[in-house]
Amino acid sequence: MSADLTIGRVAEAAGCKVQTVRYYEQIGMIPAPPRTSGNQRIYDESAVHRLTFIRHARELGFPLQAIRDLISLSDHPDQSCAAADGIAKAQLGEVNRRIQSLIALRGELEHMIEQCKGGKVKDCRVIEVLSDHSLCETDAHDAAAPMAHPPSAG
Amino acid sequence: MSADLTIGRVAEAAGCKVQTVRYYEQIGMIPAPPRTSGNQRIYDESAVHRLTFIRHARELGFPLQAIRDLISLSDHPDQSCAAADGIAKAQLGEVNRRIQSLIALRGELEHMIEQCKGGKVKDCRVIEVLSDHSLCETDAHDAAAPMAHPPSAG
DNA sequence: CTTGAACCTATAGTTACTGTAGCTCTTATG
DNA sequence: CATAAGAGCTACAGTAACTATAGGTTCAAG
Ligand SMILES: [Zn+2]
Ligand SMILES: [Zn+2]
Ligand SMILES: [Zn+2]
Ligand SMILES: [Zn+2]
Repeated sequence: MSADLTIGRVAEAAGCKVQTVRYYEQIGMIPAPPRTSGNQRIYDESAVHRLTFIRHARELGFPLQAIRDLISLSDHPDQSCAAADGIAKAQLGEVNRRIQSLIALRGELEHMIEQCKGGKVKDCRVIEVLSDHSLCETDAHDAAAPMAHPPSAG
Repeated sequence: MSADLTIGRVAEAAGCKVQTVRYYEQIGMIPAPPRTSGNQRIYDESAVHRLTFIRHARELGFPLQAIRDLISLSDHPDQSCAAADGIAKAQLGEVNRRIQSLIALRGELEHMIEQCKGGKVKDCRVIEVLSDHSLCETDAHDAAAPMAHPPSAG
């Protein structure tokens, strides 16, 4: 066990790009691994574990800073988990806000598309609604949640 | 009508930052307005209209490139609106995908928080679930929609 | 006429990566 | 053992859509 892995292997195992692994090393999200005589990185299973944790949290929408906090928490397993739970709860709040916002936006888009009869641009509801705020059904888009850049599934 | 407006006024009217207005001019989303003898930009109502259109579309999640396309469409009002409708429909699809994805993520977060009894970090479900992919209820986060950077409400 | 807010340009920083150029290393095949 | 493909290396630039800062100028109120 704990077989040697190339960067390509860990990236594949963790479901991200090779550059992303190097990037995470560069910004200190993962430790710098040992190298071969030819200067190539060698990883073991623990790197896959750490990367999986990071990617997983990113996919859940956690910003890297929150993940950093979670990692530092998990380095002290006998502490109270209140902080970890707090981070998760904050994230849940954020996700709920985004869902609310997107549902309102969907309503606007559906309404806009539904009312368009496929005529000329000058009569197109899509453009009309986008031009005129007063035609909106809701104001939900004004409360669009500021969020970190979401990840693309590698 | 068509009173002279400073950049601060149009930014306020459009609900964005002054720098954002200048940025939009720089990248060609809005035309460069005339200037005063002291080199300050002077706008009229049409600038507010254009900016409102852009901000509105951004708040709906349209990327700037799609908005550029919509603007160029609206410059030719006698064309068919099929292209505009297509952009809106694509955007609706994207919004639906994001909602699906976020609802799945919310499920994971809620489950994770619910199962945590507030003990020590080593038993914390939050960290455990993030570490172990097999504990996930769904795989929805693997299909996280790639999307443009969402705007923050100015 | 003075002050302070608002404006100007230019540039750097943000987030979380992704892509490219121009190398070197490893590994498989002949 | 030679060679060539593929993977790895560093370093840097680019992406999206802004946001912030520095250092200077202009405008409007008092
Ligand atoms: Zn239409
Ligand atoms: Zn609106
Ligand atoms: Zn816990
Ligand atoms: Zn999972």
